[in-house]
Amino acid sequence: MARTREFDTTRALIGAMEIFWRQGFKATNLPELLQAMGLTRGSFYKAFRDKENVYLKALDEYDIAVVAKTLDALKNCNALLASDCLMQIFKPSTNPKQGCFICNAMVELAPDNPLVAAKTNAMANRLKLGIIGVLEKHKIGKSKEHRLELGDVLLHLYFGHQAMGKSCVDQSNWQARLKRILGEA
Amino acid sequence: MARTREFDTTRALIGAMEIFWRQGFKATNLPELLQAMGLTRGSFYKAFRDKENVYLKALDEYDIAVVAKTLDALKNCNALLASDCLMQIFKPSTNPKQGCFICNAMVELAPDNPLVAAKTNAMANRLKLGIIGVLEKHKIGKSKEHRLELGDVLLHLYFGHQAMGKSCVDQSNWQARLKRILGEA
DNA sequence: GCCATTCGGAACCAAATAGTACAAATAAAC
DNA sequence: GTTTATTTGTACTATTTGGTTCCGAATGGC
Repeated sequence: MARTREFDTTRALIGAMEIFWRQGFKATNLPELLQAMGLTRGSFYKAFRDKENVYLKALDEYDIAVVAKTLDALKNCNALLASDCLMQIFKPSTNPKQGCFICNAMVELAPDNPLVAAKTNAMANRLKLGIIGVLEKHKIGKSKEHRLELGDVLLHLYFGHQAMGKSCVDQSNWQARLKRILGEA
Repeated sequence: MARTREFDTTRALIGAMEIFWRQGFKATNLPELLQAMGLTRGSFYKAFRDKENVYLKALDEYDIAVVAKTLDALKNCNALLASDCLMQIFKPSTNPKQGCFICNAMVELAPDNPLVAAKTNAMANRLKLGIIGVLEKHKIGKSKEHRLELGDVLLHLYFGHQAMGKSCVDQSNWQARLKRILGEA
């Protein structure tokens, strides 16, 4: 048998996710990516084929590590108001300039890369379902259709929030906004 | 005296704006950019110094050519409902994958380039003022503060709409959404 | 302990990158 | 028409790009 792999694949992909998330695909060159993943060229190409493939895997990692955690938080939120639950996705990020990897990927690559578009669409949809779940739980809105639409509006607000956050540090009071939009004001 | 310039600067910048808008900064290489601007390397570097400078100028061109036109349309809209005026900025684009240059620049470059961030922030603010103007005109909301906040919410929705449009062709019914958000439903 | 196999890392490569230098073409001023 | 300044386009360059190759080192099965 052969020598065993010395690095942890998941750990490497988390490093890739972080740097792609922060810098984007084209702005991240190989040396930077290798350092972020903690491995050398040889192992990199042996284990992951090429840069694009790692990017796609990094998106998957984001789904597992970040999106799933967000959905859990939405589902397990026991706050009285729906707005307090949803604030989890509108709260100021620890690193605002980083934004949301889904949003970044949508803007940079999705138009020209169907594989990326498929993943970003899938994650966006998962997020939307999580939001709608909160609305259902709190009996927001008059009908199921109403909630579906409101969920989609909130998803759009979320991505707008992420996009604008990369340019301006807006500390707006989203709590109050959400309350009004949800009819809780 | 010297020979006169053969190309039209504005025309060249419009070409630059279009390709940067469609492809982004890093994804647009020099040959492509030169072709889009209709000039050769010599004239390019003589007249515009470097690629980044052209990108900044292209953002200015967007402000002049696209943002200003949008603001005019918002100001001169004579529809009865505010939602009908605002639909101008939520209507499906002729080229959906292109999105909004401001949004693209915010996500790709603003975090690492203060000059870009300043321009995108300024344009976003101008758009917001245009939106708020519509709200004022139609007496939407209870107070001035209320309108300011609602204008900001609509701006965020706009950018979310643009970001998501680059990934999925969502033909959602924004007309109905706007009506509901504006309290016109 | 031997051997097959895979690892890690550095040297290497071709293509593409943004940017420069320079000579020929050109048009206004006199 | 001559002069002169500037444009224009090509040839060139140094660097960076993603990706490959190859060899010594290490490791697990027999």
